Amino acid sequence: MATSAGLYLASSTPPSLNSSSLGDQIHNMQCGISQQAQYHHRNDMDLKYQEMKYMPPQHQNGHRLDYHNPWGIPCTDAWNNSAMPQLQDMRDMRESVVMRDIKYDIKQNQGNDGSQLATLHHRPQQIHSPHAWHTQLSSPHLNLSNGGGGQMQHHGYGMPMNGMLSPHGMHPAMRDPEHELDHHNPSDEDAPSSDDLEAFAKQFKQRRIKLGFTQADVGLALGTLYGNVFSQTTICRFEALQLSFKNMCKLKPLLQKWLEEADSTTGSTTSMDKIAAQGRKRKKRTSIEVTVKGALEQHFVKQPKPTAQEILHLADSLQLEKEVVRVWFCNRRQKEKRMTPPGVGANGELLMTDSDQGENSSDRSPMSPPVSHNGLNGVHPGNQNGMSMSLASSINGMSPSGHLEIGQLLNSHLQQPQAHHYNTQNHSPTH
DNA sequence: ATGCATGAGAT
DNA sequence: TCTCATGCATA
Repeated sequence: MATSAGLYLASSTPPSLNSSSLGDQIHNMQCGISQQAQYHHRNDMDLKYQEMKYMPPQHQNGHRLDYHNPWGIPCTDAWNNSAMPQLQDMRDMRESVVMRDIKYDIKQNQGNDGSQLATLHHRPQQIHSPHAWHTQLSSPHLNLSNGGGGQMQHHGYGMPMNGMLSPHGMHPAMRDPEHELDHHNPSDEDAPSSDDLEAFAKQFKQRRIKLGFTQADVGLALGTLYGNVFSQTTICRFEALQLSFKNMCKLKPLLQKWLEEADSTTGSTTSMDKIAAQGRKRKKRTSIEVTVKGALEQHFVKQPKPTAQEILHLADSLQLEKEVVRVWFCNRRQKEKRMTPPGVGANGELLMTDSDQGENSSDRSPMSPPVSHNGLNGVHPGNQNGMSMSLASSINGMSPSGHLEIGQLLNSHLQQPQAHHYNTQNHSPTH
């Protein structure tokens, strides 16, 4: 049936990129070859797979400095233009230092983005910029000018920045996210309001586009700047405000910083290649047929949280793997939390308004979250943009578990056909 | 842009 | 076993 299973080696490798498998790359890198253009293509994912798994933050902290330059520092003039002093260092680093952590990087990327980092190390001439933008090699991504800002409140998994950011001694790695917050402007990272987030997301997107960067580029850039790589998906969701409030808050400072960098470096846009990152033994995506999906939806309405047995049964009757069904429900719940309009049932039917319409909340959290600072979760303070209001009102009583999604809520009437709304999850940055 | 999947951390 | 953050793969 529809799907599944197995690994597929699908390969969406761009034509221009392929020359070595990831496995090879790894090897190369470990050997110290960092400057070669190495594009991966998903072949030996197994290789990668094995050793690249996600590593706990602690591990990463040991040696951050040897981060190699993912983008392969193209030492071109462009660098001079936009780059900062550190670049030189970076370059050196990449040549001499390094490799050690490359492994790490790869892993990292693997986990997140996949192999991008192993990507193009200089490609002087063939800059395939899929987009229309210019094709220079310099990029804001590399500018680390404000490494000191310190808003990385979370580099959760990522390695703390690499030497790149602050070649001269600092220890980003040691900073404690929480502590870092104390000295900088609260406005940014502490507790942005939904409106702030919304406005920022919008602005961010605009600027990003203007500057000629893709979502993927930004994601990669964040890795360069902060050590945390994010995927196109995440950036996309951020822009669309499809992340939880908490998550939005977490990403905002990073994106903001990137934006500053990018803005200040305008002129030289870069198209770093964004190679599709693939690489891990991942179960092929199951595509559930519409009819089946419909059935699942129905069940979801009745029972959003089916028991193992129910899942089993369902899986059986629908001829799906149990795991698939389980995951489907998990995702469905997650989705609902952030996108379901207050008065709408899982299937879209209208329910009552603000209470917990029996449907989805049937079995879970009846209460709403603690709500904290910004007025997001309850009523929207102001519809500064005109969009948040209506939804806001409906949001009230809802938030089953407290996780709402800003964006949907806000945008719904503007752009999205689907009226989502933001469930303020836990506003508290720290949960 | 979004569906299905993974994995860490919380329950 | 769930939630949550996140991403590969795909529409």
